[in-house]
Amino acid sequence: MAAAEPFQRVNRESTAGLITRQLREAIMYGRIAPGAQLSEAALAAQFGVSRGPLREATQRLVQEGLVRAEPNRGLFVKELDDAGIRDLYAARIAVEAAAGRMIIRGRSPEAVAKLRAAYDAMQDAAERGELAELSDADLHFHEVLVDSAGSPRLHRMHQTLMAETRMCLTALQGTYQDPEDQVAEHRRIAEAIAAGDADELVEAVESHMQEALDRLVSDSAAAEAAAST
Amino acid sequence: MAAAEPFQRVNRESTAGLITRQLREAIMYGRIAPGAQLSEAALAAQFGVSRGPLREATQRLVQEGLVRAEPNRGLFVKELDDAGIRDLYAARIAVEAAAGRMIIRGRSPEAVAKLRAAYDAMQDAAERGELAELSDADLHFHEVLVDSAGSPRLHRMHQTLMAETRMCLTALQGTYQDPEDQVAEHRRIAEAIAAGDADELVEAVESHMQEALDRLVSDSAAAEAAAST
DNA sequence: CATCTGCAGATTGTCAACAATCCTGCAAGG
DNA sequence: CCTTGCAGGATTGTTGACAATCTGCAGATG
Repeated sequence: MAAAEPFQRVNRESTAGLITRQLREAIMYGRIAPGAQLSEAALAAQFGVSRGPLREATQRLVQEGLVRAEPNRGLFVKELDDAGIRDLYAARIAVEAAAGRMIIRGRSPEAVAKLRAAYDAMQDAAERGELAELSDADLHFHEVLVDSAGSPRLHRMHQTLMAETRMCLTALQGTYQDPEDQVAEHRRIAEAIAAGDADELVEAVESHMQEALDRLVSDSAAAEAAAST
Repeated sequence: MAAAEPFQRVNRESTAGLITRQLREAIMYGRIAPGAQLSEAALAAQFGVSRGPLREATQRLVQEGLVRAEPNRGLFVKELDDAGIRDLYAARIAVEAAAGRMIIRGRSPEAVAKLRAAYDAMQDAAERGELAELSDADLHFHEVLVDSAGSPRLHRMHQTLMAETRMCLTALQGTYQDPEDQVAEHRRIAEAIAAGDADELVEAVESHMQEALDRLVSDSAAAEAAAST
């Protein structure tokens, strides 16, 4: 009957899904402080729903690792200590390097094109001095990287990691590196993929993460150096 | 006061947690067939709890990816098609190779010892011809591999993947390879880590997964060959 | 005879109330 | 002065019932 799908499929997202998204975003951008307690009753009232769906939403966040649940105590926004940040970036290396390898194996020209477009956007933001936009473009690059691999599982893993990364950046904002370097690091990743050089790719991803890590945990660099000796 | 923690911390698992574990195990070992519908009411009655906690448990499984939820329709045990199996093993390569690299970087002798013990157990089972035990030891080796990396995030990702792997093996049991080869592949992974050879490690993990993949999707090898031409 | 409409059945989604558990502060006893 | 016991308040954990939604079939209609 219908010519060519003039209507998009009605896809009402579940209440729990909506709440999950809103809560996740609030946590990601630091609107809810790390360590803060989440009261079920209060949140349910704010969202205008019962505790049932809200509970479902918070449980999802618990499993994503953004929220910690203490039995009979309450829910608390997870705080990232140095070890947590290190682990986060180690996991990102695992997922993003694997995604890059998959793209190389797939030899997809459009994936390469999308990656180049992503760092072009970064370059653009950098040249205009828009640091917030640059940060968004940065994260977007990594999303494109993993999405282009076409692996549902890697994608799902990465979503959680990106939420935590954003959380991390929000908490410790103010530690910027030279925008040009930032763009160059991403270009190196994209071009390694374009060239099909897996070893160079892994190297590029690892050094990129190390760079970010150095900025994020620099506060306690002294303490860590003491601990490692 | 206490000398050296003579008592382990009392940790009563939540009802939802218990149900989640039981359901996950039932799915993993095929006691609930892939594609089967999970009725909330029926399950709640079986477990002797209300629908609340049960719902919480199923939601966790949905997010782990073992169960698919169709809005207002019901819950269904996820079926793994060839693409899904391929993706599963690609994700395992990502996680396990990364875990191996982390162990190499950490230079932990006890990790190497545990890995050797794990494949010794496989060898033992293989020599006695205990195929079921060998299969368990196989999965155990991979758990040890990821656990030894000491990364909470990799560990969590891997748990889901292992559940799906078990599901996969249960569904397609009967496709065994030569036990000696099976042990040798794991030995190769462990020894690559012991030798600190990251490239050899990645190579070993990839070929191991490819081996498993070839057995699991061999049924439709013809169809796939036709599709790829 | 093919097609559409309306109803029954079953299932999930949501809610408000109840029960159990846990932390806090204070007072009594050694 | 320190430990122990106890109520108060608040929070989560759980329950059973109600409302909304979807599927499949019978019956009506051209």
